[in-house]
Amino acid sequence: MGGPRFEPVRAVRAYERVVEQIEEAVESGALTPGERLPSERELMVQFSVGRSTVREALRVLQARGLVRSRPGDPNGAEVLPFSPVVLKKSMTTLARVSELSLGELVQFRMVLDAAAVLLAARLRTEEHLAEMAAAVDDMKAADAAGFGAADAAFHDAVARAGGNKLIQVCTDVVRAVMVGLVEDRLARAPDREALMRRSVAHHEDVIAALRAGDGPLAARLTRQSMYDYYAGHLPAEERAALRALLE
Amino acid sequence: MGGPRFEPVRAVRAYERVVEQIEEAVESGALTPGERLPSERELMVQFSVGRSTVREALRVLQARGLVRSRPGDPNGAEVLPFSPVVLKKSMTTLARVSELSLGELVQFRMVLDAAAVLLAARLRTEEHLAEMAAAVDDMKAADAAGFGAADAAFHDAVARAGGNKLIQVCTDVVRAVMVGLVEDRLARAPDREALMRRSVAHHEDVIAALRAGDGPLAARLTRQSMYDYYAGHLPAEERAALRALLE
DNA sequence: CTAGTGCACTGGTCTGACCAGTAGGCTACG
DNA sequence: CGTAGCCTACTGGTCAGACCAGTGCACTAG
Repeated sequence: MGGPRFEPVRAVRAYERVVEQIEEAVESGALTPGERLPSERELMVQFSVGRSTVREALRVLQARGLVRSRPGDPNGAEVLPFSPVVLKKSMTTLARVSELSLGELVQFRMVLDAAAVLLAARLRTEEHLAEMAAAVDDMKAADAAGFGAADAAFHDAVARAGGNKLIQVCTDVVRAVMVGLVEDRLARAPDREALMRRSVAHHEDVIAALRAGDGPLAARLTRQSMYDYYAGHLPAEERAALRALLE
Repeated sequence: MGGPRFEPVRAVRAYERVVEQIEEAVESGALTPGERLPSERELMVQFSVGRSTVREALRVLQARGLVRSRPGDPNGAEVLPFSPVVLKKSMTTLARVSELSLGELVQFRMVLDAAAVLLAARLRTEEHLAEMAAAVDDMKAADAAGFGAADAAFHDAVARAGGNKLIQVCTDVVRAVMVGLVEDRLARAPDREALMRRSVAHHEDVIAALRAGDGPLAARLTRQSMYDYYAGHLPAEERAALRALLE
C-alpha cells in the first residue's frame, strides 16, 4: 500500500490517438471551421496508420459534429463550426431511454426560460426587443406549422438577450426534443387556436415587462405561459409538480 | 410553388443504415443494457455489408455512448445503459469552441441548482435528507481532493430529491465541465480553507431549509453559496451578471 | 477434482482493390 | 475567341482477405 500507485493501463486504440490529435487541433483553434483536413490517404501517411483506422477516426469525429466528409470532394473532410445537433441527439437519446416525461421537459424549460428572461430584463437592447416583437408578429400571422418556428425565434431572441450561451443552447435543444415528442399531439389539440392566441398575448406581456425592465414579472409570465400551453397534455401529478414553480 | 415539394435526397451511406437499425433497437428497448450484439462477422452477414462498414457503424454507436466493444470478448459489443458522458463531452466541446466563460457556467448552475432545491423542498424524503447530511459530513472530513466529490454527492442527492432527471443530469454535466476548467485554480486559492468552511455551513443551512420545507429560502441559499464560492475567480462584470440572480 | 493447456473465436489493424462521384483542366466545336 | 462538353486524376464509400493479440471455455493431464 506504500509503493508507487500504478495506474491501470487501458489499451488505447490507434484510431483513438488519431481522434485525439485532430480533436485537439480543432478545439484549440489550430483548425478553424471551414478549413479542410488532408485526404484520408494523406492522413494515413501522416499518422502512419491504415486507411481503415483513419476512417474510423473520422467517423468518430463526424459523430461528435466536428467534421463532415462528402464523397468525391477533392478536398478532405471539412471542419465544422460548433452546432448543438450533437447535444440535441444525446439529449433525445436521454429522453427516450431514460423515459423523460414531458412534464420534466416542460419543467426544465420553465426554469431556464424564466432565468433567460430575468437576465434579459437587464441586458436587452432595442434590437433584441425588435426581434422579439417581430417574432410575435410572425406568431400572429403564422399557420400551425409556422407558429412553432416563430415561437422558437422569440425564445431564441430572449435567450440571446440574456447573454448566457449555455442557457440559449439548452433551451433550444430541449424545445427541439419536446417538439419531436409532442408536435403531433399539439397539432390535434381541439383548443389549439385558443392556446395560440393566449400564448401570443403572454409573449406580448413579456416584451412589455422586458421593456420596463421588470425581470421578476417577465419571469413569472414566462413560467405561467409555458404552464398554460402544456398543462393540458400532462397528467395531474405532473401538473402539480409544475405548479411548484409558479410561486 | 404548387407542385409536389421534392425533398433533396441525401445519399445515405451503408453504415448509416446499420447505425439506424441498431440505434432503433436500443432506444426502443428491443436491446436492453447488458445485452450483447452479435459479433462483427455475424453482423456483416445479417446486414449484408462488409466488415469495415459494420465497424464504422459500431464506432458511431460507440461515440454516441450506446455500445462498447472490447477486444477478445467472445460475445459481441455490449449495449450500455445511458450515461451522460456523451453529454459531458459535447458540452465540454461547446465550452471550448464557443468560449463559454466560467461566469456563464456558474450562472447556469445557480439557476438549475436553485430550481432543484426548490423542487426538493416539496418532494424530499428522509432518505434524501440523510444522504445530504452524509455528504456534508464527508465535506467536513475530506481533504481538498475529496471535497469536490462530496460536494457533487450533495448536489446529486438534492437533484434526485427534486425529481427531475434532466435537471439532475445537466447540473452534473456542468459541474464536471467546471471542474475541468478551474479545478487547478481553485486548488491554489489562498482562501480555500475558508471557502470550504463557508460552503459547508451554507450546505447545512440548505438542509435545514429543506427539512423545514422552505423552498424559496433553500433556493436563495443555494444561489448565494454558489456565488460566494466562485465569485472570487470571476472578473467584475461577470460577477455583476451573477448578482442579477441574487434577487 | 483441480491446474494447466490449447483452441476457437473475438476485435483491432493493415493491405489492396474497385466503384461512383466530383472538380478542374483540356479539347474541340461553334 | 468563347464556350460546351469530355477526360482525367483525384476523392470518399465499400468490400474482401489477411494477420495479430487477446479472451473464454472446453478439454486434458496431473
